Amino acid sequence: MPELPEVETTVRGLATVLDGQVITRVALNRADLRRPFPVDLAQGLTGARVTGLSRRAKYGLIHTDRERTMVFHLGMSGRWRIDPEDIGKHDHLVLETAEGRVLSLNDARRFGSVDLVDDAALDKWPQFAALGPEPLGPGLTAGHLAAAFKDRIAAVKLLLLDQRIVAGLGNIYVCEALFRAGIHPEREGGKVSRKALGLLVPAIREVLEESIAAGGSTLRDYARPDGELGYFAKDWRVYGREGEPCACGGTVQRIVQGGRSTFFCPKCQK
DNA sequence: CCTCTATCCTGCGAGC
DNA sequence: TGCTCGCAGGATAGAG
Repeated sequence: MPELPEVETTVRGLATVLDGQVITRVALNRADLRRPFPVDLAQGLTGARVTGLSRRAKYGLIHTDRERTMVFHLGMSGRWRIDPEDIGKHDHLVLETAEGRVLSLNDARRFGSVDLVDDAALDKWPQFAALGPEPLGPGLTAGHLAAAFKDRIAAVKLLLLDQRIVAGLGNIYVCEALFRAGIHPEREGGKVSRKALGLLVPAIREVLEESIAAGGSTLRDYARPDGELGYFAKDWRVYGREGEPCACGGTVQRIVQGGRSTFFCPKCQK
C-alpha cells in the first residue's frame, strides 16, 4: 500500500512525463473516489501547463500555471499507470499531454482522492492545515515527539500513525521504525523515554530513506509502456513476518491495535 | 481535547 | 472448481 516513500517515488516518476508539459485531455470515468471529484476538475486541468510536482505527507501535488494544484492521494490501492495499453474499469481518471503521453490514475478500492486547490489556499486546505511535520524535514525531532506524546496514554504505535503528530507515516513504516528503535508498539506515548525518542527519529528517517532509494532505483522502468508507479520490492524486518524468526533469535509477533495489524519482536522491543 | 469505533471499497488468498 | 469469508488499511465522522 502506498505510504510516503511510494508517493515520493510516484511523484518523481510522474515528473519525468508531466513536468513542463501541457495537459491536453482529461477523462473522468466516474464522478468520485473517496470524495466527489471537483466539479471543475477537467476544465481546470485541460490546457494547463504543469509547472512542477511535489509531495506533502502522503499526497502528491501537480502544480499548474493556472495557480491551481491537483492534489491526489493514492489511498490503499491507488497507482498511476504510464501509457497503459488498455483502460480498465479501475482507471478512474486519465490525463493526456501534448506529447501524447497518457497517465491513468487506477484505484481499485477507491480510497484515494483528487482535488484541485488554489495555490494561495494550499496551506489552509483542510487536509493540509492540521498536518504535523514532514518526517524527512527539520521539524521531526525528539523534542517535537516528546511534546506531542506528553501525557498521552495512547500506544506509541497509534500516535505515530496520527498525521497531526507526524505527517506521512503509515502502518508498515511505523512497525519498521519502532522495531529499529527497539520500542514496544504498545508502550504509552507519554512513557517513551527521551533516549528512545532519540533513537526513533533516525529510525523513522532511515526506513523512509531506504525505501525511497529502493523506489528510485526502479524509476527507469516507469518510462516504458504500461509502467506502474510507486510499488517496488521491499524487505521488511517485522512487517508481515508473524511467526518468523527475528535476527535476534526471537519470534516476530502480530497484534491488533486500533483495528490494524502491528508486527514486532518482543525480545528486541521493550 | 482525548480515546475509541465504525465506515468506505474491492482483490486476494485460505479453507472447505 | 467454486464458493464464502476474513483481511488489507488511510482518513474521517461520531460517540462517549
